[in-house]
Amino acid sequence: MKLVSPGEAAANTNDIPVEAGEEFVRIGEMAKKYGVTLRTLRFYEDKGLLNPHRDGSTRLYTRRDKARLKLILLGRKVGFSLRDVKQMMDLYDPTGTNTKQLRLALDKSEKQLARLQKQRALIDDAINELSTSMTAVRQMLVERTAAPQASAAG
Amino acid sequence: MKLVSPGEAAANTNDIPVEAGEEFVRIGEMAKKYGVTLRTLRFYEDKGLLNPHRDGSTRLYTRRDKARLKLILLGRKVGFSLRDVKQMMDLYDPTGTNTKQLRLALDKSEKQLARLQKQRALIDDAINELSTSMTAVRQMLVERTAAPQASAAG
DNA sequence: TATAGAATTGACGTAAACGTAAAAGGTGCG
DNA sequence: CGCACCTTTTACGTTTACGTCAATTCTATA
Repeated sequence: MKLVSPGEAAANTNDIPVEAGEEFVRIGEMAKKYGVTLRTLRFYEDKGLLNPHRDGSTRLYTRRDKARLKLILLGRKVGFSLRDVKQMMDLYDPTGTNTKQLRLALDKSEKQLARLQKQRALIDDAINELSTSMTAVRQMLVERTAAPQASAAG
Repeated sequence: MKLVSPGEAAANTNDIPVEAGEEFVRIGEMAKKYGVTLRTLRFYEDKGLLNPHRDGSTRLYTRRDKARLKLILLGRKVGFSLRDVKQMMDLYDPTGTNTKQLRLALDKSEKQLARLQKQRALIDDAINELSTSMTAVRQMLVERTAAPQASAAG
């Protein structure tokens, strides 16, 4: 198999033909490239989100896997569970229009958007409450820290 | 022990004196009053956040416990962990100025505020990314759904 | 060939805040 | 008396996305 040697990218001292620029990457490089751990890549595979080729027991990731990983990371970023991401990706059919997939994605996205907006509202609430109580605490602190010698007014 | 009978609040058919309006409430009422479950109250106690009196094995909550619970719920609302809440509450000393407690609370609050602001930024990012990709998906859908008979412009 | 650096599978651990039985004791009421 | 209802303790289960060994194997390189 043709591998991209770590660090450089064109050693190609191996035997298998290059075949239309199909580049295989091992798990270490893949992880570095996308800022995830090896564990994460294996975990995603275990969950059926990735399906790299194998050279013996060694995982080899292609362009396709990279695209899928990008989608996973995007999904994760916008707050989808891996389960959701998988559901959506499982509907992908390279031979069709993927209307069903797109509709599902849109549906899930709308719900997720609503969740995110709720979350933001909650966080805004929290920020306000926290700010308020911080003000109160600061006030108590100045009252208790202020030189108490001239405090008795009666 | 004087109990507030469920539903009503002044039966007082028991023996122990009323003693300055100290009202004891059992776990069920306490839970209803603050919108938490029995499990939650026991859990908080197990974690050292609450310390209700006992009548035999029955928990009896006083005004003090209610105040503590309110603090816990406020802490939870602004995103503190129960561990943090406990740390802060443990510093409470009814005989002192509680300067240390207030300082700790302020310190933790500042950090929590920063976390909340970061979270909000992340959520805003997520909302933006999600909105963007939803637009793209909608676009793909119209392209694929639009009657394809007159699509060839060149 | 020795050693270091990848890679593999397997499997338990983690965090947080409870949920959810299960089995049993106490209480008031008709 | 029996039933409903409240309460108790004990203890395992849940959720999500990995972290962290452990033991082993493979490969490349000096």
